[in-house]
Amino acid sequence: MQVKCTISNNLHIASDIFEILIVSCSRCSKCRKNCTCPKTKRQTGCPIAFALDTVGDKWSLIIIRDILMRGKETYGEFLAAEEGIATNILANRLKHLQDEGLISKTRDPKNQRRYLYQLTQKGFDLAPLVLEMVRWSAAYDPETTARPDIVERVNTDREGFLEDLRKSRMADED
Amino acid sequence: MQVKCTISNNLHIASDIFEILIVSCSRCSKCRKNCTCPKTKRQTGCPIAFALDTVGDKWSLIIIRDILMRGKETYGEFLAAEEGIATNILANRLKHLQDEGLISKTRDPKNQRRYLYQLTQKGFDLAPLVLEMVRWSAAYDPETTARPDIVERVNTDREGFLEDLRKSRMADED
DNA sequence: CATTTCACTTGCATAACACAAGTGAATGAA
DNA sequence: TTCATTCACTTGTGTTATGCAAGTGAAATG
Repeated sequence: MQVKCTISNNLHIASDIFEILIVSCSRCSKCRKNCTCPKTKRQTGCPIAFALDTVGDKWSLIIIRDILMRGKETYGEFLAAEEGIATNILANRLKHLQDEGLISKTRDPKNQRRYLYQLTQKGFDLAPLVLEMVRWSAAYDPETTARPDIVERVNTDREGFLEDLRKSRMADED
Repeated sequence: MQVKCTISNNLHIASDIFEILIVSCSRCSKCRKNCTCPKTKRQTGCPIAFALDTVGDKWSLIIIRDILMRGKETYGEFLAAEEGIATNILANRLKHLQDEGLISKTRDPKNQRRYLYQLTQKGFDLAPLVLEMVRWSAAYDPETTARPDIVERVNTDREGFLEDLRKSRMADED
């Protein structure tokens, strides 16, 4: 089975075992230029697969963590993350998160060469997922640096903590 | 900075920007043979990074979903997942999940050539994370096939639903 | 007006994943 | 008791995603 890339018009082979979605980007170098990654979606309708296809790569949730939990909002701040994301991957992932509607990108009114990346409602709604990660890792990682007071708050007053996060981090969308 | 692989004794270059953990497996083909993936861990202590390094690849949570939500427990059943996991990746991921202590592997008493893969407590404790994925995807994926009654139950009686899951899916560990 | 900052892009290398084919032990039917 | 089939994998090879270093152009700063 062959699928035509909507940008290059090149034909690509697609497996018929599981469907491959070509979203104006694909496998050839010509397409890759405009690619916003990931190139393939499983499209089974399964909610777990959907979430994994949207933010299940190695970096998307790290970026969302930086916005949500650490108040970061610029390219340079994300790049400085201790995990060491590569600059090309960061650019690609920011584009992807924008395409998925999880973050917004606006010029910083105070500095015209700087952009501000902020969570949309859809992006912020991943917060409960992030908090469950914190809870699980705090329980099972002996080397965890998760702050005990935060973990305690997550365990005892999740809704309140979420509300505090919402107030401080969510972009004004209107 | 160089790190010695504990299997091959080969030296590998490790970035000093972010630490790379070599766990009896690494970058050379000699090591790869014994590799259980992933080869690199970020080791920053961050709970989000820890969870991503443990189950943040493309397939681990799909397997856990199959055990947790669909009652699967054999290699063949996982292989038949509609998402179409490749057999080598499945074998690799099962080994990895075992190494991480998320699943157990036992011979099927009824069929000596069959193995049963079941969740440990640590693996089952990812259920809240999985349920948050269901909730988020059900809200944002227009094509979702998530059952409305399940989503409703997750939203209104999460603890009860988790308890039901626990009863039906968790391996007897003692 | 030269220098620095900032948000990227480009080219090339490596790691993760995909696909097809094959293997050996356990089982079941002839 | 042989032989085909099932089952859980392994192996080889190609493709996709990620990593790394270097470079670019526009906006700010001295």
